[in-house]
Amino acid sequence: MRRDSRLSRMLHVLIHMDRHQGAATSETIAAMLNTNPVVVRRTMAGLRDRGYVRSGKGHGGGWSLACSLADLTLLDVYRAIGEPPLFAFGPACDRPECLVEQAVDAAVADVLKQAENLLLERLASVTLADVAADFDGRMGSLTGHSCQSRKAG
Amino acid sequence: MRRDSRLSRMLHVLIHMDRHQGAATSETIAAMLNTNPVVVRRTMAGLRDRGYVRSGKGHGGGWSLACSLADLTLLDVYRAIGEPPLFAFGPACDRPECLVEQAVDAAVADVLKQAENLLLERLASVTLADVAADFDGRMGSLTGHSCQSRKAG
DNA sequence: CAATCCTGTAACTTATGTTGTTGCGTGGTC
DNA sequence: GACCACGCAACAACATAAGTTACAGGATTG
Repeated sequence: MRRDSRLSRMLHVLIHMDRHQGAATSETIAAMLNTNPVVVRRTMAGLRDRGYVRSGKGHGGGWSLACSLADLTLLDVYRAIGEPPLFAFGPACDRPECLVEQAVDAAVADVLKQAENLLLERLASVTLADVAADFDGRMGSLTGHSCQSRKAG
Repeated sequence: MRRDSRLSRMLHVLIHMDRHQGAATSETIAAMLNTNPVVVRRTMAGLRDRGYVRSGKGHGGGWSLACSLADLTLLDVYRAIGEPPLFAFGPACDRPECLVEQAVDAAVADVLKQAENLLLERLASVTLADVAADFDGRMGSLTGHSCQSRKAG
């Protein structure tokens, strides 16, 4: 499998929607994400079910934000897309008879559990507003900010 | 992709090899792991390159442990199999032009980096001897230990 | 009401990476 | 020399995310 990019894509589009006037169609969003309108609808369905975004049909329809970016964490979005697997590795089979394998699986599962806890905790600690603020900073440093250009001195 | 089970499998087989008299053939090992001899040779090649195991050809050939389980950490084995990807998700593209996407990727990468650091640190903290000891404990509690069987009372 | 727009969803194809399999070469042992 | 076991290449099978096509259904506009 290729690496799952749904989380990143949803974060990306949510920030765009926050800066977007009115509703954005799947096609517009797909263009932002360099993907397909159907993929957009498929993935955003989870966000809609959670009430983070709204979708409207017909003329003037499309997708719009239904909450504040400050109220959305990366974890919320991860949950909304269905909590896909976090790790690329794991045990060989589900309920091994071999006691050695059981011990191995327990050791690996313990490590994974700790990493998962940290991962989820970190995802919960970052809001979409934080990311948007970082974006604003990057935006500013392109023009306004005096960023140690070689002009100095 | 299916979840990568190479790490677990190698841990599993290394402990078996530690308890195994003499060399074990790929076929024997494949039977332990419920897989194929070629898969075993393919995956164990990395362990051999690192000197953790030895392989011999011809009569009486096969695989044998070349170090102590106490000197092997889960991280060593992870490295030996080629450090496959740890996480199942990541950014949508490598060098995005969109500043929003850059900000999103940076936020996700930061979280992933922290989780990776913890994961590698935890993998490094567990030796194969630790896992083998856990196995011994499971072994013991099947027979010797008075484990609240209904015989009690 | 009819035309148009956009979502909702199913079905299928593509892409990528692990795993499984076959075949054969090579070296080591008896 | 016969046999055994690894080494390796090449290919098939499988799982999952992503891309694509097709069409039904609801909403807006005139």
